[in-house]
Amino acid sequence: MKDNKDFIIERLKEKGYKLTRQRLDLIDIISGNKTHPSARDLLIEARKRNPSISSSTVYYTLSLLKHEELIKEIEFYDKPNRYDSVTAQHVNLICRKCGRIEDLEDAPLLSFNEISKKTGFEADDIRYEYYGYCKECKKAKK
Amino acid sequence: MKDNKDFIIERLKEKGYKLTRQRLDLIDIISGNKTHPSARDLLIEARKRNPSISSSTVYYTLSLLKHEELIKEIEFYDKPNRYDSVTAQHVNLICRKCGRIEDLEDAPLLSFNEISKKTGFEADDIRYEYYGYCKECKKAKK
DNA sequence: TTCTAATTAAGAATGATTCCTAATAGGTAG
DNA sequence: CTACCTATTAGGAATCATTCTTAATTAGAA
Repeated sequence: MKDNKDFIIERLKEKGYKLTRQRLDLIDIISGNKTHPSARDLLIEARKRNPSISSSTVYYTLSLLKHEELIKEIEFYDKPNRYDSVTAQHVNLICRKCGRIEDLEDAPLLSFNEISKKTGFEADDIRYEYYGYCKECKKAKK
Repeated sequence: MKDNKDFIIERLKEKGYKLTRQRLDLIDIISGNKTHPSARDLLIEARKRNPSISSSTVYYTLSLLKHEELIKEIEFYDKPNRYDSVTAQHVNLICRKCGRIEDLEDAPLLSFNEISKKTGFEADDIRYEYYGYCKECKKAKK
């Protein structure tokens, strides 16, 4: 996603953030990656380009991009978080075996408005996931 | 939920698990609690009845109940997990301010079958949550 | 009542993430 | 072009819910 990458860089520049080598590397990696990488994945990849980058920098940068809503964070308690440069709402299909996370774009969702009317709860974010086994792992499954 | 409590106890007995004081206390607490308590909440409550119960026992018991699908675990990476003796699929409304978790029973969900037909992904569990502010916290919000 | 495997208590270990501090380097102003 | 200021980075320590380990205890069968 070259567009995505440029969009992120543009937005950071607008907001007055410094475009450091570390940030540019990380943005390039994350926007060219469809696998929803973890912080550790990103660190390993970034070190191939710049061995001196630290783990703190990766986390700091991710929290910045997240705060600016330029990436989406998928949180797990029992495994590392994963990051996605696609920020539109969608359903994630998460494979228990290989850990792969697929996107499913066209799922029917209750809108924030519907939730509010029904319950009075004012929602601003969704988490909608299915857990199971992906096509490939399904065969291998006992 | 007296029914719920009895159901859990019955099921454990059937499976040959020992009905220890610690387990009975925890089952009583969790099935009488609508607030989706954390392991820590349960430990604190259980210690009011039996000060010598240990944190390991709480975790061990929760993992047993979860394994037997008698409770549901809601996982967060940045805050303690929460537990629910209502195991039917439903949407959770999670308040960012007070941390309260409300249930929403009647939401339209993509069935496991539909997912499978669409994508080949074989799902067996759902996580569907809305994040925002509950009725009470909405007023207080900035 | 005895026996034994399951359960418990206590505390150490884990590991992703956050926090802390001093060193470094964008990028603006002069 | 240069110097400076502040944001950013590197490195490592701290955090903390959860898991693991081990030895002692106990529910429930015989």
